[in-house]
Amino acid sequence: MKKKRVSITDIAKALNVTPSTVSRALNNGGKVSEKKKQQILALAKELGYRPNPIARSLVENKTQTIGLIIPEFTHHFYSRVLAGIESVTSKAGYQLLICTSNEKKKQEIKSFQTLLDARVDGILATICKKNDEFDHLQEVLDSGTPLVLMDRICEEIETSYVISDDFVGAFQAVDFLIQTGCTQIIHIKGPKVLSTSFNRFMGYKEALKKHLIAFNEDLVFEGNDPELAEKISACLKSNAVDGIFAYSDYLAFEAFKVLKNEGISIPDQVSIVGYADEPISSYVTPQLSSVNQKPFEMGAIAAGLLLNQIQDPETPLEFKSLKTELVLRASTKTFKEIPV
Amino acid sequence: MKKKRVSITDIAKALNVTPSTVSRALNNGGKVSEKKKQQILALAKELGYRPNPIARSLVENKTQTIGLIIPEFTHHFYSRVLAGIESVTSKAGYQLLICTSNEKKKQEIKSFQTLLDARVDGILATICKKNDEFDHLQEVLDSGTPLVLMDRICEEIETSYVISDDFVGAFQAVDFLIQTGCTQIIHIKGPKVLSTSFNRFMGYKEALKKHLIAFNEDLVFEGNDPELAEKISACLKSNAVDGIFAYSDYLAFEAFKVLKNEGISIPDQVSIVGYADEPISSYVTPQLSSVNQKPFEMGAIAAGLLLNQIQDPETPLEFKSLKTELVLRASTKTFKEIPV
DNA sequence: CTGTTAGCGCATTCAG
DNA sequence: CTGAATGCGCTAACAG
Repeated sequence: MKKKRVSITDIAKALNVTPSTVSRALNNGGKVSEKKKQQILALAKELGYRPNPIARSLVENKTQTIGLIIPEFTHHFYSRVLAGIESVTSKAGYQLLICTSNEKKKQEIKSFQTLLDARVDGILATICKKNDEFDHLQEVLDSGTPLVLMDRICEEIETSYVISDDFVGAFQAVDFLIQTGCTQIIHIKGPKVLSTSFNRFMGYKEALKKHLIAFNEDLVFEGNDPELAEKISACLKSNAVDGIFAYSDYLAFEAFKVLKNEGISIPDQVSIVGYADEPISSYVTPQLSSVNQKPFEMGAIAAGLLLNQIQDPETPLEFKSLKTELVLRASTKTFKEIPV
Repeated sequence: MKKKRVSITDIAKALNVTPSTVSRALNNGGKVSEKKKQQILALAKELGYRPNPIARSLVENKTQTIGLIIPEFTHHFYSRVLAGIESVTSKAGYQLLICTSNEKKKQEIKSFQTLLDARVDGILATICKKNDEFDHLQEVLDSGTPLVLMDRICEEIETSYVISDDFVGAFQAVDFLIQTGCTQIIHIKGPKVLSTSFNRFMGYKEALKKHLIAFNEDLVFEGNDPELAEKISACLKSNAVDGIFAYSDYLAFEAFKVLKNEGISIPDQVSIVGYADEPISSYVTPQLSSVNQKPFEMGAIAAGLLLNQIQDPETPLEFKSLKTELVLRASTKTFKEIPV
């Protein structure tokens, strides 16, 4: 049984004033005599008065709430994004309404609808991998609700974005591999539908180009290939592979397994770099070098942009590309190990 | 610029009926002529009418929203709890309002206040480690807002709980170690303030007792001891240790390091069991046996209990203790390896 | 400075 | 079956 909360009229009656006066006193509306104001404040405190944000939302047409849609909670990446978001929204006095798409377009659409219905003041989202429909995104824009998209891009939607610079992240990783002596570098690709996959692949190619290493199609594999292990294994035999750059840490671990099976030592014979810098990277043997995408920062920055948009709708759209950090561990050689 | 949404009165005017009629038609209020109803429904659809839950909340005094407070997002455990919760609340048509305490009592108190202010229909929470104040929890109860606490217990608060059976989880792990030949088993304890630490420790002791193995104080260590590694190292030399049961996977990894340094083989010389079954467990070498607490189920069940409480406040309180699952991997022996 | 009036969008009496 | 009236709790415009 929910207990009734004390309302602004309750304290108005008790003090023989009108609700408006109380409202003004409570909100520093200025035009209230100091004496009455003190009286009201005192009683409000005594009665444990707490304003009802629902009622306030109704009249002010804003909810102090921002909606978040992410594909899932379980990956460390999204946990960190979420933490980053929460850190800034909570400070700014905004509530977080959270939805999941489970990487399903249908659920994503439903989630956007839910958030729009809830009259959130703005929406943060990372859209699904499958990205062929975007009417629902356009609908958000049409509704006038600020929207900031994170990590993944939807070309057709003109809004603010915060992404990780996958191209440079990949470039730096492969560049490092080459600088530490690798020349025959395998790349294990990510899901075809993601822009991140494409960009990391491009970064890989660009690094090869910089060092005048010919791109070799035979060294590139699809991460979701069920025969990935076999193919890599075969590749190791027919090519003088000395480096591997994987789309993700998990794909890097797949490569780990193959190398171990083949009795190939890491990093002496083959260096490996993963992507995402999952906490696991520090616990495998040898510890995996990886590209950190700064997910916490991504969330925090995206939330900041959104808050700006909310507070001033005239704020120009932004496209932020976050610098990654190549975290070096034991799966790659260090410069000094390079034979001169 | 937020676009104005079409309201119930908009469509009422357009059809020359009153808002009440429209409301009734939309909510299957029954007493509306089929013809008008169809007309209203048609126009509502055409205009893209969506009910305003804020307004509805105000009159119905419920928000279809449930609040969640967790210490943090980053641990896999909480991610899974969150996923479990979301899976049931979204199906039931409830929104999720999320707050973090960062393991800080002050933030926790503030979060509860925020959720109460937001008039959530119920609250799910895992309270902070430090648990000396609980006025704010009592306040939730007093307000009549259903509350389900997860994972950690607050003795003073009489409400529904969903926890993991730490005692049995630990017992089974240690029992297994003993059954596979271990007798000198180290236990690395968790944070003193947590009931989970105590219960796992008790489970450890009980398993020893079952097998008539004397409890040896020298084999027990505090996980947060900065000299943990050194102490374990020393212990390995002065005792014929053949098993380790750690409060968490991360503490188990600490033990891993020590064993590797000492050149002790796992599990041939020493078996290890961790706790929480973090995904990392499958990636370390050797793969770590661990106790899975079923966090997804914990979240789902807690959400279910809360929903019941919300729908029928007379629902009796429940105290659910979830069975854990001992996940066996390569860091422990199998039965058949035991010398007969 | 303060009271009056009005309305945010909706559900729910109570009359007809 | 339907309309008119009322109120959820609060803010804001307008008088006084």
